[in-house]
This record gives sequence, C-alpha cells and structure tokens, in this order.
Amino acid sequence: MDSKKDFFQDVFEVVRLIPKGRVTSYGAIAKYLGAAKSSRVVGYAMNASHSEKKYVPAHRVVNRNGMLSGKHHFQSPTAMQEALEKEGINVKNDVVVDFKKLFWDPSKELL
DNA sequence: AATGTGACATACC
DNA sequence: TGGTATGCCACAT
Repeated sequence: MDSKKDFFQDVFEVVRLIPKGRVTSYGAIAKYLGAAKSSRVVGYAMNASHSEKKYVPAHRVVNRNGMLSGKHHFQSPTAMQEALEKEGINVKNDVVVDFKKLFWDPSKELL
C-alpha cells in the first residue's frame, strides 16, 4: 500500500501469501495491487525474486493459461514443475492441471 | 535523460 | 484457431 516502497516488495508479499497447493496468475496479483495493467511488471518482479533474501514461491505463479511460463528462469527448467508436484499440484505439459480449481485469487481469497 | 526489455494480457487479423 | 500487434509499467543500462 505504501507506494513509496518497491512494487516488487508488494508482489513478493502476495506471492508468499499463496497457500500451499494453490497457484495464481500474474494478472491476479497485479490487479490485487491495483495495477491490473502491470501484469508484466509482476513477472519482472519474480525475476528479481532471487534477489530477495526471503524465499518467494514463484513456482506458484503462472500465466493466465496456468502454464509454467517462467519455469525457464528457475534453477532448472524442471524445478518449477517438481516444486508444484511436491505441493500436490499436477503439471502436464508445463500446464497446471485443474488450474481453475487451484487458482487462488488474492482479491477474493485474501479479501 | 532516454531507450530497451520483459516470468503478461488483450485485441485484432 | 493461431500468430501478430500493441498496451502497459517498472527496472536495467
């Protein structure tokens, strides 16, 4: 809320709030932060997530299609999928299974 | 200061 | 039904 802070920090906060076994989309986070049009910046924030000292479950953040678009930016291209499967989320062909069911909308769940 | 870039999203052809 | 185009906004150089 304090706009003086980095946008990234807000994104990280929300991402950390994602319950285990759930996923969300960049657009949802952006919207929750009041920057629905900054969905790209959300993804950019994840890119800087490795810069954060605290761990950011970026693997729980996928694109609108539920596709692991950012898996390539992880330690390994498979790290994201494995991390999701570890939490009970099935991933097929780089896409979250039942994405709609597992979708966690901060503006609704966190309401 | 200006230009480039991107882990998206939406619209249009 | 799928690729192309554009918007969008914060960060990097």
